[in-house]
Amino acid sequence: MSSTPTETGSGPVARSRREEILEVAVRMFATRGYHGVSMDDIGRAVDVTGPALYHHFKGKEAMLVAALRPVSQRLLSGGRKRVEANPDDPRAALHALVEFHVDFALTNPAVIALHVHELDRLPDESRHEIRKLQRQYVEEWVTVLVALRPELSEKQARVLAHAAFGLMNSTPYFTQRGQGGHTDHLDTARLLREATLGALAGTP
Amino acid sequence: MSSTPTETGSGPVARSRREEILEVAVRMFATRGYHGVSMDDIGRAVDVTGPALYHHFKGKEAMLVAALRPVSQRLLSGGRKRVEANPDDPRAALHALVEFHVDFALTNPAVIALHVHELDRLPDESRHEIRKLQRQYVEEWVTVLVALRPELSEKQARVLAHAAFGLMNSTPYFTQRGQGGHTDHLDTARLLREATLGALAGTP
DNA sequence: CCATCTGGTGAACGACCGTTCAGTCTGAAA
DNA sequence: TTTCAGACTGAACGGTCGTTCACCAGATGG
Repeated sequence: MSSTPTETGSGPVARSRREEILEVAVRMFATRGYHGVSMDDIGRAVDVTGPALYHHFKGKEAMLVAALRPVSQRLLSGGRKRVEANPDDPRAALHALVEFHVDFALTNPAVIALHVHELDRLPDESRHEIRKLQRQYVEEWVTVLVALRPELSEKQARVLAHAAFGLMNSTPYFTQRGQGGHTDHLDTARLLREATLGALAGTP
Repeated sequence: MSSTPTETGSGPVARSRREEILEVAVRMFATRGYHGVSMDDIGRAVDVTGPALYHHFKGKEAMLVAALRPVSQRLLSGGRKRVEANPDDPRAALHALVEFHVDFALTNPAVIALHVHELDRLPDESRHEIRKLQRQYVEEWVTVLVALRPELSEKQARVLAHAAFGLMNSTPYFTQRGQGGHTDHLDTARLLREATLGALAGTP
């Protein structure tokens, strides 16, 4: 065994080359779909032949896993942090969750699109692992929602949480074409926050 | 030329066999992705070999087009009808639009998932055509939104429309596994309608 | 100076997939 | 009864793709 990378290669520090390749691959996966991009395509985009990528990743699927897992982990840990920072105040917790998620979705539309579109293309094991992280993240939202609106059942709260994700994750649909300026970003973020909070508020 | 089907084969009446195949194909495309399903797979699911499908469709892409175009057309015509039925009352128009779209998304989660996930896998021509239908549908919502909330710019209204679609189109995420009963359907529909209206209402 | 590791090349392999084609069966019209 | 069109089969073709392999250049360090 010489330079074959391990699958769980997320070491403590970012190896520049690997991260660079992954970033390009994510963008290509997001715009053309996982199956719509070949290893040669990715290689060409980073000025390298296709097989050279096997020095950095175990295979194509491993690239997708390496792109998706950190996202779910960051969402879960970020969500947990904000919920725990607001005990006994579900309203403040919800506001913090919404601000966090909207910000994330607006600054990483490509990764969000990947997460929404291509998760099912993973083999069972990796998919279940990421799905588990997602489920835990959903439960953070559900906890806050039922605390804020006791009339909701857990199932109803789960539907609302998914609906809120769908709303906030709509960023790829108007971010892909025509990049707005900095004020646009802030304005859109405010718009999405208010819409999400309005969606979760219940009828007045 | 013997039995080769024309591409625009949506005649006035549903030819039973073609529609049956299309329904199965849509379900498979939705769950495993367009590229994740082979012609042999589809054939096997309808007790036929792969090549037999070419008697009903010009090719694999034609199947996807045949599945997606009617959806966009139904959404657009349904949306137009409801907007025109409520002139000078944008609030009633919006309520009608929301009820219409939620109902559609809740009864056709597979087609919604296809529409959201696999549109980019189409060749340019068909994709542009369907995108155009989508854009016109969005404009119906934008018109109603700016009439209802004059403080919104068209761009902001468009963001909100996409956000609302993301919310209402979240149905595939909790409909796929575990189908609820009839009351569940009604309850979820009410929940989604209220959430969407809350998202679009603006801050009180 | 040599050993080693890293990251790279180009050719090749095996599998799969969309599609075509020649031929078969069936059932209804003539 | 013959004809014929539609539905279908099985074999085959051509292309693409993920992956492997043998080999190589350059930097690194004892």
